[in-house]
Amino acid sequence: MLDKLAVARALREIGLLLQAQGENPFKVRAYETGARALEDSQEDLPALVSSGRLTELRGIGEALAKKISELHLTGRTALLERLRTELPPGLLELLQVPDLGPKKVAALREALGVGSVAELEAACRAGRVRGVKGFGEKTEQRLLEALARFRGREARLLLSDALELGERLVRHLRAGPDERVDLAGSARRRKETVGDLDLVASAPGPADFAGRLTAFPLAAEVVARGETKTVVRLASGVQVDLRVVAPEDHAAALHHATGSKGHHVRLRGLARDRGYSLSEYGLAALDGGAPIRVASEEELYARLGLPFIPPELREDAGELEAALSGALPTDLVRQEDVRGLVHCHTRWSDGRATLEEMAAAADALGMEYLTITDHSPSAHYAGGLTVDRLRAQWDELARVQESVRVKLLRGTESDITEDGLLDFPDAVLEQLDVIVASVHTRFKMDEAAMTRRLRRAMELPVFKIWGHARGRLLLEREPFECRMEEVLDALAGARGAVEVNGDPHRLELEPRFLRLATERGIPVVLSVDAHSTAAFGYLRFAVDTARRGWIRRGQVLNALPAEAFARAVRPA
DNA sequence: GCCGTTTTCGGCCCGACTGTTTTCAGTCG
Repeated sequence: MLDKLAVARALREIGLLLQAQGENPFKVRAYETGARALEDSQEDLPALVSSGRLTELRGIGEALAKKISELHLTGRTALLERLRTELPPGLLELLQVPDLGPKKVAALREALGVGSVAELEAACRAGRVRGVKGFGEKTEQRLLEALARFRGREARLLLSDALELGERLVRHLRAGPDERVDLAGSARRRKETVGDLDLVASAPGPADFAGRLTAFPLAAEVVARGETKTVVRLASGVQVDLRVVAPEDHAAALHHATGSKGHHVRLRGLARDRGYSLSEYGLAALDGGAPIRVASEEELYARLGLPFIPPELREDAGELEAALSGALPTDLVRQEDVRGLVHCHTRWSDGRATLEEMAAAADALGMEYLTITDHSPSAHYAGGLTVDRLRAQWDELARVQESVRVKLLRGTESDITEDGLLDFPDAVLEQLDVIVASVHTRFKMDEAAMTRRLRRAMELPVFKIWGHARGRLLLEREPFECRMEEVLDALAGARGAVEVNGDPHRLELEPRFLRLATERGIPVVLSVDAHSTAAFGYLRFAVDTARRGWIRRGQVLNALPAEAFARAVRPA
């Protein structure tokens, strides 16, 4: 028995192995598409299988439906088992090496019997690669360099770091007011981590954007330099791609460079259906005729009969279907909608600023309310408050309240204990305005135990806000295991809310799960999880993440005025 | 392997750049 996600994983593996084998790329894509269709489907896999309705999903035909049923019911399928035995296990890793695709991998395997990264490295060092048809000395050298980078694993950036670096690059490249430089790529889509930076530049007159990029202080190596495209690698290993275009092509190029790839593939298919070919230069009629220049991304979508799709939604995760049917949300939450800061720590526990400083900073930002949520007793590692210290904090809070406009709310970030309980007595919890409940310990419980732990906590009457959902730390710690749909069902049943944590290391609940939460009518809180006043700036990342999860203004509790917010989160 | 009021077969997104070619294939985004 495999569940939906496990079946999707198996399909992806088949696709990759077929690709490594040099199979028809469209067939390879079909497996990827099928895996995606399955993941995005709202329905239960057992129901889809038993009623034979798998083929109703777009991208799943007879052959895939058969394999999916087989994988679901028996956990295996002959094709995958055959591929696994026929192909050397190191082959998939070889495909991950930059500059190596299926064709080159196949050629190397054919000519030299290379079936792993280690074997490739040995062959390069021995100078045997240059003798293979289609390979030369330069390629051999490039491969050695690519392998060295591959060993150190590619450098990835947190979204916050990517935006900072991207904004710096924009400032560096733009030399005058009539020049236009935009950050595109996954940073513009606000993905939680970013592998490389994409920029688009244009100017009405002559401007040496490429020269400026190669002269960027952090640039270490020029990877490619052509007429319109320049690629450099920074000392940190991060790659920067720059496209330089004519001003009239800027909008189309920006759209192209923003991606995602999946969104573009679907959009170009749609354009084709409408009699156009879509490229980075805009639209062109399929039956010849001059290219149609678009002045903005809005115009590009409009010419295809679609409303504007914001970059955060361009993931081929149903946004095109929604756009076609008029179901695309038009009131995605924006930063200016947020009226209160939720989830803030002070020096009472592990914050670096005093309660007074936090209050003053929130005031200065024009916030209507601020919830002070220091850690609870069992969070020894973070200076969690005892009941006595919590009560003492309320006194200080009352005193500080006299000197600030922002409404201060009493709260806690309570640990969810191993048993699925909160660690203040109910009598104390009931006197609080806001309770954020989070897992901080025992991340390695198995999926069933963790699911029970969370469900039990959510069934407590005082449970209101689920903090930094699965406790991941981006690029550092994987999220813990739990059955998310079951947990969200429990949260919905308890009329609780979920946090979108804006700490750049967290950015949870993840977008795909936010959409599951929305289906269940679960409201969200956009939080900063601030341990300093500077961290109030994390709000933008919470907003970005929420938008990626299609969260609308009306679902956000801290977009409500203070009184309505307090009513909505009060422990009952 | 999927898909179809233009098709049940022949398509499937499009272009830049590089290296090894002597007109283009492979890879990438």
